[in-house]
Amino acid sequence: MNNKEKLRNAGLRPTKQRMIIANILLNGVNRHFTAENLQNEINSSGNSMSIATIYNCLKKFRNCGLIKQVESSKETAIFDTNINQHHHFLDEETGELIDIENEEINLFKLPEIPKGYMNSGVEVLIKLKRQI
Amino acid sequence: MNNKEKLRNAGLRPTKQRMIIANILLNGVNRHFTAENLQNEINSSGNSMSIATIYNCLKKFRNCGLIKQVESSKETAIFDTNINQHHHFLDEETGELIDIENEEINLFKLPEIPKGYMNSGVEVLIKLKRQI
DNA sequence: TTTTTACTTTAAAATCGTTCTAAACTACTT
DNA sequence: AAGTAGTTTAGAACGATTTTAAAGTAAAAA
Ligand SMILES: [Mn+2]
Ligand SMILES: [Mn+2]
Ligand SMILES: [Zn+2]
Ligand SMILES: [Zn+2]
Repeated sequence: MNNKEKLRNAGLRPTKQRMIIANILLNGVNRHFTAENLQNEINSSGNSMSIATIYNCLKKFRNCGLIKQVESSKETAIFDTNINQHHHFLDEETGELIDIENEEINLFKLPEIPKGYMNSGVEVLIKLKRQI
Repeated sequence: MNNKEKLRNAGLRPTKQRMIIANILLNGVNRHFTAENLQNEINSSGNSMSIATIYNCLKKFRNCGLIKQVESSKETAIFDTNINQHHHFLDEETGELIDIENEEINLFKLPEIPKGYMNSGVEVLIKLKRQI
């Protein structure tokens, strides 16, 4: 499925701006990025886009499940093109995230889900320190 | 150990402001909170404190390990008085966090830690949706 | 104890990431 | 082609956090 179809499937009009972003993000190579990272990539690809549009697109893409937003205590929002359930290493010093595929972790025992709720995803974060 | 000693042990001067915050946070009852939550508690305890001081204190407390900061994609920083390794349920709709004690989860298989790094903490987040 | 020093608090300003506004533009429908 | 609903944009606004710099306080030195 090409990017135009992906956008249409998600219920999004394939505008020029959304296609530029889709072509950068949805090329099969997964990455973690901020809105500013993406704007820099857009600029170096010879295009340009308002930061408001970038935020609008990222929010739409996220809400449609085309990308995810990472849980992070950094002040800047971090997005992720890997939409499969997966886990992360976090280098606490640099903030760098590294994907851990779902099969690499096995959760043996899980707590009971609170009454009235259902499990909607489990994420494991392994924090890393430089070895001494 | 009383709060004054805890601050001294952490290498922090037990100032009036830090003692007010320590008395609210380090009373044995764990909680998740924002800087603004804390300022409201300070105000309702009959005290008052500059928001800059509250942020200064929280950062010092965090860096000394007296409190933790939660990994969260909310725009406002969330702190946690539970400094033991533990996990969380997250109600994605409300943002509410519920502690899961460490023993309630068993990680059977863990991936290999990247070369040059050491594991400095594992956190599991279980996202919750309202049951349909 | 007094003096000195380093650290802390504060209000206010600044900064930063993100969202809003409202006008111009564009994609889709009829 | 005309209508309409959705989108983009620059710039303003916003909310969270940090910085500034001056005044205050705690600990150390004398
Ligand atoms: Mn955050
Ligand atoms: Mn922010
Ligand atoms: Zn990832
Ligand atoms: Zn907690």
